[in-house]
Amino acid sequence: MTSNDLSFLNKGSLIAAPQLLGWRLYHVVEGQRVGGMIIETEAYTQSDAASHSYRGRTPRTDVMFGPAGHLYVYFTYGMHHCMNIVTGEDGIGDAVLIRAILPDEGLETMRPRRNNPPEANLANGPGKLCQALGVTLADNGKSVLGPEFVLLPPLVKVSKPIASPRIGITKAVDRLWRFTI
DNA sequence: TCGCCGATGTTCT
DNA sequence: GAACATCGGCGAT
Repeated sequence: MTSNDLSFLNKGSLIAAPQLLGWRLYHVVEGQRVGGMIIETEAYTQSDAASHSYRGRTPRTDVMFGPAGHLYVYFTYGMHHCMNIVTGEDGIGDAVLIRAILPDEGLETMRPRRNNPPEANLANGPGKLCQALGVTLADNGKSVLGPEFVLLPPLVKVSKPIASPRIGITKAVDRLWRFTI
């Protein structure tokens, strides 16, 4: 496949989660791109007890059961948003949680949203990432193929992903479905 | 540097 | 009523 081919998103979260590392995710507002390189992801599948899709299709998880390449955004702990990219064949309930990015465009937009933290803390967590990019429930279901969100291929060769246990879950904690570079 | 804890609202049992 | 794919502040090492 070519370097900017996103067809791997159709292959399911276990394939897509490590492969998304190095790709650049941007939220586009009024022509300005805000975002950066994906450096941490987690895979979730319908048969996975830690996944929101585990108990079947509900109003909240409806997008997860739709076609790949759309955003599944949810609100948690009463104050944070988290964003996923839906993966796999239409209807299977797979998604990849985007846990962290390395910002490279729109830094001046992100900083005040995050209350001017140290550079390293701008988007190094799923809640922080959504705050920095301005992602809310209003973005649930939108496509990463544009125009409001874009996913661009890596600019540099990406090192081999490191697999480790997922963060903040209590079910299926032994699965090494968290991927970092 | 580590670990505990409160904030805060939606979803599930 | 409890759990939750989290974060930042605080006090103890």
